[in-house]
Amino acid sequence: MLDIKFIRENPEKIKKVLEDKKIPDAVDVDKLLELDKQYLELLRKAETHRSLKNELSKDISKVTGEAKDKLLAEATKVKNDLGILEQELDVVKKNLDEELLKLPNLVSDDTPVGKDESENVVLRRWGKPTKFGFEPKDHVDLGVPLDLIDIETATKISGSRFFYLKNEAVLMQFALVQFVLQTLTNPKIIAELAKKVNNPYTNVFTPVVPPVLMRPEVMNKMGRLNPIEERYYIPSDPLVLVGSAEHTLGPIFMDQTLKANQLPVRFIGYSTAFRREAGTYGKDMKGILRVHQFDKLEMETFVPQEIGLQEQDLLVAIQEYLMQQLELPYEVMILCTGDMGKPDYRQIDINTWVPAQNKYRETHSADYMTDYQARRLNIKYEDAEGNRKFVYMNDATALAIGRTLIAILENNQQEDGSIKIPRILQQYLNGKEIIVRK
RNA sequence: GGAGGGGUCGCAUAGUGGUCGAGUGCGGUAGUCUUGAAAACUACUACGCCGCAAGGUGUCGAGGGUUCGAAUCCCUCCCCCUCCGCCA
Repeated sequence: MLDIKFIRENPEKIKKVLEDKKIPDAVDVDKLLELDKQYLELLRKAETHRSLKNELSKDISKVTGEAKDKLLAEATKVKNDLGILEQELDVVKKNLDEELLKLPNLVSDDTPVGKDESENVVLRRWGKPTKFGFEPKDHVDLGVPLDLIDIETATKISGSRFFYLKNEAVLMQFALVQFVLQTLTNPKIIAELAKKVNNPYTNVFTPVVPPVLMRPEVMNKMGRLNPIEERYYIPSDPLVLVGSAEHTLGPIFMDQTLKANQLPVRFIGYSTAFRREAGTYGKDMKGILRVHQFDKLEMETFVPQEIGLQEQDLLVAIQEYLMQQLELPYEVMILCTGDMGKPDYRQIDINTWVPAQNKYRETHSADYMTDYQARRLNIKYEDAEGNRKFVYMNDATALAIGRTLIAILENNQQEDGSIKIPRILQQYLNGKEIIVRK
């Protein structure tokens, strides 16, 4: 949600953003401003009536007899008039809010303007696409013989897009978790990365295991409930399954005002993510790239306005650091206006090299939402001067376990089908260096 | 799931229809005193919205209702506590 005052003063900017994000008809800005005008008019009228009503009530308590009856009659009339006004006001306010919620976030200056994913811009690449002296296999052909992945059984038990993870793959999952948690709680590493991107905050992350079921109305405040077809919904309670730890990390401070010295807040959350993947039939059907349930480590941070962008830079720096430690080739891409999410002010993705597909596939996303989410969630902070402002929120993948495992299996495969375990993870697997067929 | 008790201004509490946006204590901020500090004393100490301002308006878990008037009465929902049941 955007600040209505900003919209009033900058309608042209709003129209341009709608244009750039390729949703020109999502909101009629002129109609929105007209509604806003009506709203303010009705509000003033209603408040005048309320004032009169309050005045009369006070007077009534002071008089008796005929004078009282007269005032009572008058008060009843004012009350009825007010009722009608309030009804009108409610309708206009509801319409106005609906329009406001449809507006996307503004866009950073360095975001490229473009129509769709084809106009995203690669900022840099690290490592080189892995070369093999043989035809590389995909993660299914590698993982099934090694007894790391069992999709067939999962299909029987749970349906398509589910999988069992087994043996070293499980050990690697928890190795990755350990590795990420240790990195993000290491003061030296975070301080170094922060310095690199000019971020003044050296604070480490607070590890969190959040709930994976949540109230739909809270998810809606996060701006993540829709499209609802993408969510698993449990009507009997009623609750939705999260699509990311972000969904329950972001609202932690809902309806709160944080003190200046409480910021920054940095969470590293670990949870399972649930996605219905409605409308993706036939897409990425092989393997575990696109599934209904996967585990993910997610960073969520809250900072003051001035630091918002550097905070995103830090989150990207962390993502890159993790990938470099895992020795996986990747590219960093800034999404163009036509491809970025509605709440995003700037969105940066990391794509990791997937040899069997001979291309980079999305493994990470870093979303800088400015105060767009905080306004809906009503999360504020008090700056040094005591002014209250909405907090600036960042959200970014630390590691999506499933897709990282795909990258590890495929990039580290040997001709005989065995898999080299990344050096950094070996300590968590009793020093094991390679996964071979039993 | 059953029975009972609760949700008030950072915290703890007072407040059962009009003078309550709300008292008190603690905490916090500033000042007086002091070489400095502590103590003591004094003052201040929610936020949203409309308005250039004066001011107005709304908020006592949330939403509805009764009433000229609701923190206070009624209904629905949410949450917390105690006991019982079930359970990793």
